[in-house]
This record gives sequence, structure tokens and C-alpha cells, in this order.
Amino acid sequence: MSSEERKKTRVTLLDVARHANVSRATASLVLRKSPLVGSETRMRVEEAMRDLGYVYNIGAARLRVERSQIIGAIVPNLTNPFFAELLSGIEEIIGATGKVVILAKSGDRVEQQEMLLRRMREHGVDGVILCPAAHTESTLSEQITAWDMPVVQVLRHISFDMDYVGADYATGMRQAVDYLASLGHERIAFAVHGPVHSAYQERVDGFRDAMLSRGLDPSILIRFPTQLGEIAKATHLLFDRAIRPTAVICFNHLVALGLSAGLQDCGLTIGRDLSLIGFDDVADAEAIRPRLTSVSTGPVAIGEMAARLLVERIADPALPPRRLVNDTTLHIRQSCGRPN
Amino acid sequence: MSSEERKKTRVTLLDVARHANVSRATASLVLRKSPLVGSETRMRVEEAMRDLGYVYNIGAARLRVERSQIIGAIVPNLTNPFFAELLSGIEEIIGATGKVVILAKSGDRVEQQEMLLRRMREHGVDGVILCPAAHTESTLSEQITAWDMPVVQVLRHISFDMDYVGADYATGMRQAVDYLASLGHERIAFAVHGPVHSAYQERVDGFRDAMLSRGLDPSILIRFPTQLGEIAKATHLLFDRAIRPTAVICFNHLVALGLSAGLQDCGLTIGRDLSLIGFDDVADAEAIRPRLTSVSTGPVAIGEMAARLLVERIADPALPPRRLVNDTTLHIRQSCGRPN
DNA sequence: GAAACATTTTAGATCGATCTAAGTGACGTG
DNA sequence: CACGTCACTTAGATCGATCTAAAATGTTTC
Repeated sequence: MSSEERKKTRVTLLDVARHANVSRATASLVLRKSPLVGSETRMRVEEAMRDLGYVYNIGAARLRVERSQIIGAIVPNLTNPFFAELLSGIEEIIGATGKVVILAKSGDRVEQQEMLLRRMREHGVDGVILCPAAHTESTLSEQITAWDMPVVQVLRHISFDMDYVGADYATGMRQAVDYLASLGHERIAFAVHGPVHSAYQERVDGFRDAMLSRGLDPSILIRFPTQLGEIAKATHLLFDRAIRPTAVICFNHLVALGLSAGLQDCGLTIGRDLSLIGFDDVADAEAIRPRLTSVSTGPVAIGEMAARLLVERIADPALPPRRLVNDTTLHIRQSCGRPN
Repeated sequence: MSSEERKKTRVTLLDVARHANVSRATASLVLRKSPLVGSETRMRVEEAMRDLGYVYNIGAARLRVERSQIIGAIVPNLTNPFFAELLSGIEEIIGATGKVVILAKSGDRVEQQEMLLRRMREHGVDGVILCPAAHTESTLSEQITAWDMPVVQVLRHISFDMDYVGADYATGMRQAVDYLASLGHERIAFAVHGPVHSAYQERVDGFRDAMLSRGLDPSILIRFPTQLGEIAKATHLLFDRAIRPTAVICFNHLVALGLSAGLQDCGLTIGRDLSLIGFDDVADAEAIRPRLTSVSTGPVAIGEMAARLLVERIADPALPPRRLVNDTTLHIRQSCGRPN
């Protein structure tokens, strides 16, 4: 009993081998489904594994072979459903390839992100899917290549030397602007918030380009607070300017939800008094009434694409860097009408 | 150059030791901040680490010492913001202790969950935070103790032999029922959905008890579809019965969002024509108008509690199993009024 | 100057897998 | 019957850390 208890040691491949009357090497071959072992032997070993309740020790294997079967995912934030959906896509694909994903949030803080990258290297991850924290220096990319660690950037990019998967923000913006323009809107505001990063810049640029190409004034950029509750309270910012917009495009789903609530709080009717277009269309946004016309960027699909890209990158590190942008779709619902 | 290239081997502790003119053992002691090494030596070694860009290899260390610094988290689903917030709490605490979390979703499928548990064992996780898939057999708990793997159950429980952290669903239900009753409601429905599990049962039981103790009919249980969009479309189920409820308590935030949307689609005014109480109050629910009166269960806090419990459990596996329930709070907002 | 002691340092075994290179038999062939 | 082939099987080194037990060094004491 006491000797049983002290012998808390896990079942090892050697135990299996002994139990099956073969060598450690043969047992290892069975484990890796090598065609070299005879079928009778194979069966005996597999039975031994079952009998002893053997569990493969990836950590030990990894020491020899250069593959940990772990990949990392670093996102700014998890409470934002947009990133949660992204992660869901990542986990789906990575899990299907038999790997496992280590999750971490940077809080959009560069030092935290640095710490996480180091921690992941310590764990010997095979690669990382990184949504770079705002204000990440582009030199990070050089460090990463120096470490030769496969990395795919998602949603935001800091360098052209690494793979990137994101949404086609420019087209999304154009879809939104075109639609509003087609309804007759001319004074269109872009309601932004959060830190500046590539995706922010692309949306702002996309907005500007789309507006200019229609001959409209692209300068109505209004900056809102970070938190959902605060955004709703700050709705008045829309009306504080000399030129009052007749339509608003929202930076992301948080701004969309916030303004949708805030406008109703002001007693305004969305779609009649003011047109509103959302961005990023996460699942919960379906529940907003009036239904939000919105540009959908497909976070789950982006996560899946990023995961696939990373897997390919790990398989062949020599591949030239690729950039994938997911198409956006304008879902026309009820939050837009003609200007008045 | 070519010899440099082929020497792609990572910097090891032995390299550091040689560079600092000490033995591997000493370098290892420095790494672990042992007080045994002289300060001059320590500095020399630390400098060598910096010079060579040494990265600790946790995997190798783990082979000797029984600690992988990895914990697992298994949830049914990630696109549901409730679980995302839970995860955020978990990551926060685990990350702060220097560990790392492996994330996986079971899709509420028992076989998938089994596969994930095995995979995590293969990775040698120090423990797992598990939200058991619906229909998980309680025998799983025996297996887990046989593996002697520290596990904390969250939100749902299948066994009293393992730690558990959840919300105080019974009290939450009582708060909701009491509040509605105090407004004069007598025909209160409970709108449920999803698979049956302990948390489901606790809510249903809580509802029944609370209703009975007020002398009210506890039998108005209405079952809704799984998807948000479907729920809204199924709103009519509320009115299909002989006795028409004047108030509805929602099983979770999905049902709350769905019905909130569905009722507005029916042209009803929430709070006047029908009172609605939400459950689980996730961040995005703030954007619903009229503002949803809701029982908040605090997923982030639950995640944090679970993580702390797991850390303690890992430190002392002999601890008796504990059960923690997080208090619920009724947030009174605008979705309830007197019956008419 | 030897013994006793404290302070640092180290050689070598070890964890649990994989990989290389070599070793068995059994069988067919010239 | 020696030899090459084929189909398996295996001993032993190896990955990069930790740990034990012992050695080297310096200090004090008698």
C-alpha cells in the first residue's frame, strides 16, 4: 500500500515495452504508427498501453523532436466578443490538426505583449497568432524573425515581412459609404474609438477615400470613449458640431451598440432621424432593434484563415510572406433611411 | 555562414555555462534564483544569458520536475460572450502566477471533451478548469481522481468530489421572482433553452422554489431554440398557452437578447405589455433598450475564483473539495413594470 | 598545522520520449 | 552452404533542464 502510494510515477513507454516484451524503440514505433512493426507485435503493444493506461508524454517527445504541438494566440482583450469569435475560429482549426492553443491577452500593452511572447518561447510554441498591441514597434518583426518563430499577424499588422490575415476594411468602408450615399446622405460621420493601429488607420483611410471619391466631406471624424456604457452617454458628440451629420458609420460593434443605445436614450429614431451603420457584426448584435445595417467582417472566418496560414507557415518556413484579406459584406437591415 | 546556418540549434544552459566559465549546475541555480551562488558568479551568468539571448526551456525542465506551468480550460463554447468573460477572468489570474492557459472548447459534446482531457494530459497540464459538457457522466470524476489530475468545475458540476465554482443560481432566481412578485406579477414564465445540466437544473429548481414559496404557479416553463436569431422568431411561444404570462424570466443572456428583440418585433413594449428579466448580464447586454433588468452572475469574477482555487488545489492536492458560489445581484433597470 | 565548518561549485545520473545504426532470423538464390 | 534480401527489432546516444551527493575553497578555532 505505502509502496504503491510512493510509486506515484506515471506509466512510461518503458513500462509499456516491458509489459509487451519488446524494446522501448519498438513501443515508440507503434506509438508513431510506423509501418515497420509487425502486426502481431503492434497489437501486443497497443494492448499493453490500454492495460497500463499509458498516456503519451508530448513534453518528453518534444525534447528530441522539434515540435511542441502548441501554438500561441495573443489578443488585446477577451471580453470583446469580436476577439472571442476570432479565437473560436483559431481554436477550431488548430484543435482539428491535433495541436493545442495557448491563449493570452495583452491588454493592448506592449510590455505585456513582450512578456507573453517570451513566455511562449519558453514553452517552445511552434508558432504564434498575434494581434499586435497598439503602438507595437515594427522592429518587433525583426526580433521575431531573429528568433525564427513562425508568426501570423491578425486583424492588425506591423510589418510586411510576416504573414497577415485581416478584413478588407477599405472595401467595407466603401460599401457603407456607397450605400449611405445612394440613400442621399452627404454629411456622413465616422464614429471612432480606441487606440490607433493599422486596422484603425485602414478604416479611417478607407472612409476618407470612399467619401472623397463621392465628392463628399471626409472630415467628420468623431472620437468616442472606450467603454460601451460611456459611448452611449457620449452620443451628444454627434450633434456638437457645426455641421450635423445625417448618417453615422461606426468603427466597430462596440460603437454601434453604444450609439444605438445612446440615440434611443436621446429619443431619436434610428433610420429616420439618423442613419446608423455598424461594423464587425458580432453575434449579439442581432438582438439590437431596430436591426442594425452593418458591415460584417467575419471574425470566425478570419481566425480560421489565420490558423490555417500558421499551420502552413510552420510546415514550410521558407514560404514568402502572404497577406489575406477576408471579404466584407454589407448586411442591409433597418437602421438606415433617407436623410431629412 | 553555412555552418552558422546549420547550427540553428537553440542556446542551451550549457552554452551559457561555458560562456560564463561555470558548470551547467551553477547556471541552473542562477536560473532558479538559488541563494547558493555567489553574487559575482550570478552576475557573470546573468550577463552570459543576456549576451547569448538564452531562452528558458520549460519543456526540458518539466521532464525532471513535476510541473509544466500549463493549465487547461475547457468550455462548451467560445462565441458565447458569457464564456469569453469567464475565460478572461481565468487568464488574468493564471497569467499573473506565471502559468499559461491552454484553451479548448468541447461544443458540449462528451466525446470531444474526453479527447480534450486526454490531449491535455499528454501535455502534462498541472490542472484543468472544466465546464463539463452537458450529459457528462458523473463517473468522469472518478477517472479524474484516478489520473490524479487537479480539476476545478466551473458553472456546472458533475460531482461533489471535485472543487466547484459557480453562481448562486437559487438566490438569483429568488431575487428575480421576489422582485416581479413585489410589482404584483403572478403569472411568471421561465424561458429556458439549451441542454440540461446542473446549472440548468439549479435555475429551474430555484425558479420553482421561489414561485412556490410565494404561492405562485411554478409550471410555466417555456423552452426556446438554441440560436439567438431563432429565439427572437419563437417569441410567440410565450403567448401560445392558455394562461398568458405577465412577466418572463430569461434563462441566460441569449434568451434575454432574443426575447427582447422578438417582443419588439411583435410590437410589444417591454416593461409595459410584458415584464422581462435577464440573467447573466454580459457586457453587451448594456446596449439593449429598454435597459434590461437583470440578474448578474459575474462571469469574470467566477473565472478568477476558479483559477485561484485551481492554483491552491495544485499546491495542496490533499485539500478537501470546496464549493464556491458567487453572489448574484439584481440590477433593476427598465424592463419591468406592473402587470396589466 | 589540523580539524571543523560554512560557502560555493560541480560531475553525473535522471526525466521520457526519438533516432541512428546495427543486429536478428527467415528465406531465397546461385 | 555462403550470401544477399527482407522484415522486423533493439541498444544506446540524445534532447535540455534539475537534483543529489560530493568536491573544492575559504575561514575559524583550538
